[in-house]
Amino acid sequence: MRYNFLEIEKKWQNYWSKNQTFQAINNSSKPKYYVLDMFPYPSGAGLHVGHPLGYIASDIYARYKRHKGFNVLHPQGYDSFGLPAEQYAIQTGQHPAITTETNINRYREQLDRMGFSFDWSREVRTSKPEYYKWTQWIFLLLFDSYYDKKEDKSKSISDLVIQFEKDGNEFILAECDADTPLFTADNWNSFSANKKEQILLKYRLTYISETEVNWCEEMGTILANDEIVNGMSERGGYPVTKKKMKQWSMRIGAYAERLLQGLETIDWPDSLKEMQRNWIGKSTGALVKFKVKGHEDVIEVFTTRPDTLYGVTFMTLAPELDLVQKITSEQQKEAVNSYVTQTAQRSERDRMSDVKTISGVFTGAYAIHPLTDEEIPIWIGDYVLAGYGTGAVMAVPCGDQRDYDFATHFNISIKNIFSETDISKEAYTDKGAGVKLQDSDFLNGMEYSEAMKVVIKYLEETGSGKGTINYRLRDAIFSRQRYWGEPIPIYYKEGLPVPIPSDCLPLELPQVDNYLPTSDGAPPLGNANKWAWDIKKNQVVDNSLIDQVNIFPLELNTMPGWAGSSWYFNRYMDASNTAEFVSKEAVSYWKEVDLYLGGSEHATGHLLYSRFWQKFLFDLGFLPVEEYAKKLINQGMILGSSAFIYRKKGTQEYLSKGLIEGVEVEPIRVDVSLVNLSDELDCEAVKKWQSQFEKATFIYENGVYKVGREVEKMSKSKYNVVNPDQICDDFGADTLRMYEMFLGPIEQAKPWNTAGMSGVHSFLKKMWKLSHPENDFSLSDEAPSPESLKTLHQTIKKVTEDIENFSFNTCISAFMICVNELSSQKCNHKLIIEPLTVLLAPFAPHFSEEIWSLLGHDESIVYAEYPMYEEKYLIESTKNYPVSFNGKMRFTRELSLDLTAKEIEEIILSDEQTKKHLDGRQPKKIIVVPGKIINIVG
RNA sequence: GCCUCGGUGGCGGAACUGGUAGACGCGCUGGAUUCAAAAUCCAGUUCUUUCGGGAGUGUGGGUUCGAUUCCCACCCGAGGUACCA
Repeated sequence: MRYNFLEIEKKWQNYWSKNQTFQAINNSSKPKYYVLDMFPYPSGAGLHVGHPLGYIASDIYARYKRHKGFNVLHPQGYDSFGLPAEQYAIQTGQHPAITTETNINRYREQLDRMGFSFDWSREVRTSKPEYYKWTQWIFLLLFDSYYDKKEDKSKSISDLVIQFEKDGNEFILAECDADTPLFTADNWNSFSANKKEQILLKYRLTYISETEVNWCEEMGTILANDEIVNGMSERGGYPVTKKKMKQWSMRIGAYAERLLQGLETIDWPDSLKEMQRNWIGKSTGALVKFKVKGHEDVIEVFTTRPDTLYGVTFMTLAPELDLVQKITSEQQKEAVNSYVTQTAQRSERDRMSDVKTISGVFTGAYAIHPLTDEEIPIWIGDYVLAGYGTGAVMAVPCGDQRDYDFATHFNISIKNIFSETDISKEAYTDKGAGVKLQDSDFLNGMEYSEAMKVVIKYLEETGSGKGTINYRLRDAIFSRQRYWGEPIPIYYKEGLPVPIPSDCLPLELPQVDNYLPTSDGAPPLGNANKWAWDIKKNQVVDNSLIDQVNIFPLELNTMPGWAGSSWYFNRYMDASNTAEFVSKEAVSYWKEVDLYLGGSEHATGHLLYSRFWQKFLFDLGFLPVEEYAKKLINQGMILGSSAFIYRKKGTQEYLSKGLIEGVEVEPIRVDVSLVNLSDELDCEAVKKWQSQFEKATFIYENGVYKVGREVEKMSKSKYNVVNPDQICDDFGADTLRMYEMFLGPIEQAKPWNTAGMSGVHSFLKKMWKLSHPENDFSLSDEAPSPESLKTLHQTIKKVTEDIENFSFNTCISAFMICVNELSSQKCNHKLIIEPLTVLLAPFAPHFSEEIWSLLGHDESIVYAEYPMYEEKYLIESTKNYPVSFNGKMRFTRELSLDLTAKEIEEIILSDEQTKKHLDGRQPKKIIVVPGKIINIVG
């Protein structure tokens, strides 16, 4: 019998699905282990070979952990709300729910073919009402909470109201909008309900406000900061401009410090942690108040260098600030206004592309230096951003390069406060030790760190400033002007948002007959006829009934893509619970994800937002841990290898790759499926593939047409997509799984090359042959030879270590070496093959199941115990062991064969020469590597 | 510019604490088997050589008995970020 992978794989996939083999239980005497993949967005294009890379790795680990005796949770689901389904709906009128369903079915089919051990009974889909009910429920919790900075946690907004009633807000330390007014208890109690609600909105963790947003005209929606790349939309690449709009936001800034601190406690890649740190962007400094000459107003600036306060020679404000209008003098009015309009019109991209151009206008106003009382000219300039700090900077040209350039450009005076430095060409930005301050009154002679402390203390004492920490992280905009997302469970009464009662959830997406925004610019939900809330009946009713008494209009925006993905990992623990988002029992059993696998592109989006929600739900006591993923691994992308044919300029002649030198050709991509494993093109197929090639003439070399190759991102438009179904047909899922792992380290990006498949495929065939010596399954019951045992145990050791280190590529090398050795030893002993089958099961599960059942086992191999290695079989027969002590000693001696590491250690320590060298010192560690060198570490 | 990671044969990539660089696979070369092909198996494959050897892990230095590995400077590539005060 030959290795019939198609039959075997089908058989075991059916077996697993029929027996629900991988269903996890929510309690067990075994230790728990939770392996999670980032769930996919089911796109219409289906999967290509790059997608399952992470799923294969996590599946190997999950299966390995099951063998090791863990109760493993390994779920999968779909992030099924999103833009492409909606755009498809706009084009075709087909409801996104239908396309989504179709795509999911296709995904499921493809995933099933690869033999994943997912527990599908826990599947989640973010677009299902049973799921988004809880996304809405979390939204309402956020709406009903504020962040208490004293206790450093989120609490119910009703606690805040109690404090307002008692003491007003003057002494309350809570995260709120910058423009929140101060009031006393008496004030509060005299406020109207409407006014009270307006104030509370400034404290709620999700709130509505007029904000400057990233507006994308072409897409008709606003975008979050992490959805913008180079000033263009991440999806589609459309230009993005700034616009003021009323929007829902999440007060993620309240959690900035905890999000930063939490990174220390989790085992995530350093690069990813660093990205999050940069995104949060903590900087320590001071807020300094400057009075404006002849005005009541005070300008507050944030600076990280208060020590350079005496070097301030001017001040710059962001042009968008309201204050600019107030303080501008009559003479400068015109110039300022034209500058302000000009900057408002520039798109984000324009502004970024000419960073080097210095522009700005003098306002005619002067600020008073808080320490010297000198008059300082106030300028506006677009290098100052309204959204960071206070939107105003104190300019110290001698210590900051931008200030220096600005001052030089506009001929503003520069004062050097650093002794013994040369600032004739550029600013002195170093804050290292050695340079002392001068011309700085009481700071004279001090260095950076001392001056910082002294000046902050002085500012605080005189009331002209205070030490502060500032974060770059801005509140996350939460509304999207889209149809295919979670409805926000809010209705509007007297212009203010009111939550619908949480026991009325889910608030289901209404039917609309047009998925585009309405003619007056309202989001697509504005097209719904039945989208009003009846507070008496507590249900959705017809818009025509809106009376502003009992029936009110519902929110038209929907939630962004990251809403549903910010908590799904908790839902898997208890996916079918209809009473809670996850039960206390389930979450206290599974607690958190032990291993999370996904791409690093989510570093500043999903992976930050989800940590935020986790911390919030933890604060309210719904979850037992503050960080939801203990360990995270980023899998690298699999790149495509595009195929090129070369058209001779101006002709229909296409030259084979070897013939293009010296000829003027244009390379054109062809579909990689039209090229065989030796890079030879199927010319007839190309002619049929696209009409532009119908009349093509192909010029061969050595009788074939060879294509050129180039490594690029795998994508449909580059015709370099390789379909996993095709690979499963040709080589089998087990070969695909092993080959994807063999390609290289998981974290690394690496190019796909189908030709390499034959290597791992023939490994499986060889292994099959071992157990089928004369084409029939037959194993010897005799005791295996010492060589075979050594081979087996070497493999067990290497494979085990490599799995633990997620080094799956070297694991597969070990398997290959093992089978090559066993083949040359003609070993078909049951005592070797049986443990090897278990060892291989995580990688090639169908293959192993088949051998396992041929071995006469009734139960699935999933329950087989992972083999242990025996050290005594591992010592190589080697003559020479050079021994060194801390790199200072070296000699060679003979050792007899087949000793354990322990025995070798004893021999070395009893050796006269070793004793002499050690000279009474105790070695800390003796490292024995078979066939290699022995190190004695002192 | 800044931050992070990386640079090893024709290619993907090995080399654990410094200890025989190039494991394993692809490709290539030769051979066996076959009427032939597929499949399979065996041998070879860093470069160079006067067949003794010599050179070699981006470049140049350093530490060390010994460096792909550690230190310094530089070059190149990938990803992130960008007037962040």
